[in-house]
Amino acid sequence: MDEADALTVFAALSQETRLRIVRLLVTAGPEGLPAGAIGAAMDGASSSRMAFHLSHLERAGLIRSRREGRSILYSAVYPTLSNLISFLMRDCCDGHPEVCAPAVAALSCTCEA
Amino acid sequence: MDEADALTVFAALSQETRLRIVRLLVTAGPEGLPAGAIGAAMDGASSSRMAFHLSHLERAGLIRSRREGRSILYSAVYPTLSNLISFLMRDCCDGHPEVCAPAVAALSCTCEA
DNA sequence: TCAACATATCAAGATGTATTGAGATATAAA
DNA sequence: TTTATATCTCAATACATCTTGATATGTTGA
Repeated sequence: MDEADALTVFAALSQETRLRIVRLLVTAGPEGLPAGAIGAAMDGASSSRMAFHLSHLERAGLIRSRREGRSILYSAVYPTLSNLISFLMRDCCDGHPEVCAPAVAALSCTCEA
Repeated sequence: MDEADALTVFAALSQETRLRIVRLLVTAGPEGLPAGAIGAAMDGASSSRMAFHLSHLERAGLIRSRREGRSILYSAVYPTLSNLISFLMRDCCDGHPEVCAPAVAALSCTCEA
């Protein structure tokens, strides 16, 4: 992930509805959820609004879609999230390991759970 | 860091100049850099443009400022970056550890360097 | 105190982004 | 094949953000 990719992903995640969609899909697992279910979870957002945000997220590589019957299922693309984390940590840890080390240590707890 | 904080930080990082400022300040270390030097590194951005982006980043908690002589020095607030990473990893790892684990493993390399 | 330097503030215009509502497309069931 | 379901596309509007240029604030040295 380079700076341009990161910008795209940050922009995608900097909108409330989109951030909530991503978090929902991450916990929903690889199966994903149909667009309608996602919209229902977003305070019943309109279909055009959902399409706008879902396609935004898909362009950013954070989610992907597949048709199944008459539904379209969206699922999280985990590597994009982890690549974003890598990108941030590259700055943080390569730049000044001694400043960042405590934070990284704190993270291990979160991740081994 | 909750969802609202994360949104603010994502928004701050989703702009090219601001992302570059943050990356510059992260590698610049705790001392920080004067606004003028940062502006010079941003293709000679105008003072008003710099002030706009610097105050945006400061509001988001990614950088802080202190006056020193007639300069104002800006420096990275590392915990905000690591909290953002935690926030992302909480989704990723708490949600589906088995999917996220390989990515997390790859990260350790980056961080132990 | 006056001149210079460094940075911040303000208002205006340009650009980009989000929401809405109407309609189009694709799939499935009757 | 007609109808209902699920979702997408498009155009218009509203809203937010970025940049520019002019000006103000605060600091140092002459």
